[in-house]
Amino acid sequence: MAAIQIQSHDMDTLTSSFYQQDTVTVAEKLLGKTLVYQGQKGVVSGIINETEAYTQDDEASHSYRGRKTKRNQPMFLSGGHIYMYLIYGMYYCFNIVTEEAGRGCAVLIRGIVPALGLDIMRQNRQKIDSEKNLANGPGKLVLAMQIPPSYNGQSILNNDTISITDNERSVTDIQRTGRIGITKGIEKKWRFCATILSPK
DNA sequence: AGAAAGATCTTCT
DNA sequence: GAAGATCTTTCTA
Repeated sequence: MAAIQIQSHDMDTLTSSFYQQDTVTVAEKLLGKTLVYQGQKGVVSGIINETEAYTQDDEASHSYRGRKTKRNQPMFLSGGHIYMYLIYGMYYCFNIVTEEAGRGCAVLIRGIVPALGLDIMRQNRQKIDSEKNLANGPGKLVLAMQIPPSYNGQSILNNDTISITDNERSVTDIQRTGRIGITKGIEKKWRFCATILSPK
């Protein structure tokens, strides 16, 4: 029998069944989970504290008009794939596809509380001094963690360099509001924010 | 074909 | 609080 291989995502990494739940449920449950990336400069991680859900029958979603543009292809992969897209010509947003293949659903990660690799993240965002503003926005967290857009379309389930883990960090004060920066689908309360509590 | 808007962030005033 | 940077998609003529 071969030796057991130890990987960074063996214990508490979220698996396919987590992402194949209802998209809004996944968006809420991602609060308090940890996004970990093994970058060129070292490991960076953060606790997710803000998310938004997008589904195909949702006017605000990139998948709304079906699988026909080059950009939205990854949204139609199975739950657990990564969807990254360029917004306003300057920033990338990081999403996790949810539900089964072909559904066109995803959760946008809108904010993290930096955990590991603070020095690296500050280096990646030289103009920013306060820790609070390091990764409290969808474009900001991609810049801070320096996640390259080549992850678009890849799976996060059994990936050597990027994963989402459940470290059982407790969250409090969960808020459910309308989504940010959209003009359609504003009646849907699909944005979730939470306060992350310190480890026990 | 051209224009406008968009799941944003920074730098001004 | 408002504007600018700058790429993809969608809407309009």
